[in-house]
Amino acid sequence: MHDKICESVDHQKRVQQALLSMPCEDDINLMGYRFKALSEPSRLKILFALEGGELCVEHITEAVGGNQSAVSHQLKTLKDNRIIKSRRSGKNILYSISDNHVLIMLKMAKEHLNCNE
Amino acid sequence: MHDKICESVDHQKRVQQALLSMPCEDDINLMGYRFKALSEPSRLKILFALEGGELCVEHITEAVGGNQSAVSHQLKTLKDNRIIKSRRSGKNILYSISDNHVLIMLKMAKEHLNCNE
DNA sequence: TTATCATATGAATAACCGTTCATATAAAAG
DNA sequence: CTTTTATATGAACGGTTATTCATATGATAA
Repeated sequence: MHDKICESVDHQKRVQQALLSMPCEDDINLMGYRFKALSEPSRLKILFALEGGELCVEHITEAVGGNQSAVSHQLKTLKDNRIIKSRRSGKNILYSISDNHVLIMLKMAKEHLNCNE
Repeated sequence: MHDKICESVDHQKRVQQALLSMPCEDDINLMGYRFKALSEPSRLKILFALEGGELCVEHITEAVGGNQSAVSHQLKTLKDNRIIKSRRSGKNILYSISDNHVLIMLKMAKEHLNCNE
């Protein structure tokens, strides 16, 4: 009996299981891009600003600080990753959080801060 | 009446609201680091491997491919960000997902893939 | 149409980060 | 103790990315 690295219960079976339930490469990459979009403080600030409802670019810029061009680039990243959506209203483009999944993730992230488990 | 950029409802009030409910700088940065930890495909693979339960480093390495050193570095990043935890069992260190917040985030990320909202 | 206002985009630089290779630690077995 | 096995760490290279500046687009008002 020498082929076991781990003495604990059937880990080899779990490796098989892990391999079977592993999402495909493309899905993993897509999730990675989306988490990356959420990982930049400047973009997180935008999302927390949008938690209260839709805002136009100029007001987002006021709320998060920084300049308009930077905010616009960040908005594009968030939108490309379906984290926010936009609609036109007169001269302005109003941005808002895309869906509930995003809101829940933000909530989990905040709760996780004070979690001592 | 020239001081309104946005014709839509009380956006200026929302800017104030956004500023008030904005998490502090440190918390934003911490959340950023944690999302960044979740953003790398190699680390996401590890987490999906661990969704089925705890695994030792060697088995994680088998499940995700790559070499032991890279996996060890990734595990450190995940652990530093409280996304996973570890315990010793004989010769091995067994890693597992830290808490429910992480599991829910992974679930949201997967659901978000097939979300056409 | 022309001018103006709001937003978007391209290129470039600077900072950051994942992987690799080589090596270190630390527990367990002999 | 010494050796072996499992895991961790440090340094360095290569690739990625956020911001800035300048400019473009595109809707609206005149």
